[in-house]
Amino acid sequence: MSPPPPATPFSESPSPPPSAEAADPPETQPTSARRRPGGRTARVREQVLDAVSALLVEGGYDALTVDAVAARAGVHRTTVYRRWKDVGGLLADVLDAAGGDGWRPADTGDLTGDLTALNQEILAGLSARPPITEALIAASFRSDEAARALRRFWDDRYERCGAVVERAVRRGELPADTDARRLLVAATAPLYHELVLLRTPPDPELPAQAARSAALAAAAGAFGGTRG
Amino acid sequence: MSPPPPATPFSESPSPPPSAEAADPPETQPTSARRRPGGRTARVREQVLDAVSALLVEGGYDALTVDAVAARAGVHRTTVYRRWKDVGGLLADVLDAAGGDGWRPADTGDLTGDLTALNQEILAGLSARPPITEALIAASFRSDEAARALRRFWDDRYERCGAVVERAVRRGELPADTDARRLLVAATAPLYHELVLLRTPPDPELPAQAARSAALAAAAGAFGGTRG
DNA sequence: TCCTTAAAGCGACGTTTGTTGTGTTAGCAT
DNA sequence: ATGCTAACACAACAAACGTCGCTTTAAGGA
Repeated sequence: MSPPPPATPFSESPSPPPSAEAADPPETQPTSARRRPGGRTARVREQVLDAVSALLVEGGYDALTVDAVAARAGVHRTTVYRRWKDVGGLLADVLDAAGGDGWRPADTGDLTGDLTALNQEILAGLSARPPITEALIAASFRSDEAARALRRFWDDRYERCGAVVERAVRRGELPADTDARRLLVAATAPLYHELVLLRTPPDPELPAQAARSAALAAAAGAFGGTRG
Repeated sequence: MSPPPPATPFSESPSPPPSAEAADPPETQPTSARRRPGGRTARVREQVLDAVSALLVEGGYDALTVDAVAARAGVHRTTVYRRWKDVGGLLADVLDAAGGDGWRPADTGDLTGDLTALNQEILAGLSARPPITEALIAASFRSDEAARALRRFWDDRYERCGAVVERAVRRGELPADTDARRLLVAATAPLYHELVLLRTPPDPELPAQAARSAALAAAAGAFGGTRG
């Protein structure tokens, strides 16, 4: 959850497929358009994406202009404009590359502990300086491309966090019909709300507090699939 | 809560003091600087703020450029740049003007009902088209000025919502040491998270669901001031 | 090796954004 | 009324943004 402390921030993305195809919806004739993902194209992509990550880490979102990325990557401006359209497209590509990591939620033995650990990761990610996560969220308001990518990223994270709920159900901590997504949102949303929207200074007790109250409500059946 | 359905969207702001002073921190000498809030200055401010509201309603955040505002207000570009700095400054001024309304949370008779009503207002505000609330949030990522104004606005809303918690305590629904702010954040954050950050389509059951689970946890003492 | 053609390079262009210096208008006090 | 000057208008400017047509390079199949 949260474009989290991906220990390796964003860099090395071994994913070879360029985003060109993902960018264009079902558009090109599958036969006529013989793409060419080899050598130079891949190299340029790697250079550009590295430049994006570096600039983002160094100067935040403000430093992230198409011109700066192109200059840093040693690539011509028009190349970036053609392949990624704008800054949002660049971030979308970086995000998709970062989403394929092997992240898994911690297993502490009980639900509240798992949710607390999760929230602590989110807190760390949102408190990191420079604020990369904020930069990505900010970008999602400027570019539909980035917004979709961020949504995919988070959906993937929530999917993986479903394991936390499953374990709790198996242990008998939760009703079997618990809606995992709603529970996870209830547990994590306060952190995003306070830190991202309300801009409150980080409260070290908030992760555990939010985890406890969500777990408590869940145990009482507040996230039951039937009556909600 | 939420830059909500302020029945009168933003227009007529009877607040006379121009933002010039609020914009500049303690900077000018209190004696030498004799401000001049009369006639023309006030008229220009009104024209510009009206233009901001109109453009925001018509075309959303993308339509809100300094040039467009100046043109619509029949005022020169440099005037806007000098007094409001950028789009964020404009929105901050509009927000401050809108914050002074007489909004109060509904009183339905019980805690869950009050929170549900509150959440339904938030849902309505976030689902409104064009998305004015999103525009304000987006602006808060671009401009510190707008971010501070939005924070003030929300703080004011949470302050007023404290009445909901007080009533519940008086009725015996909640422990006396309940932390109002944490409870309110827990109840409302899921809506913002789903609609603003995750961009999930509006779920008409979410307001009641989030209200129920927060109220349940609160009744169990999960938001107690002492042990949290 | 050679040919085709994606994909990148290149430079020029028009637009938008934001700044600065200077002149003009009009509050407000006398 | 009259003078002072805050606040606005105007114009010229620089920098950034984004697009376009054309040329060059090199990937990948024959």
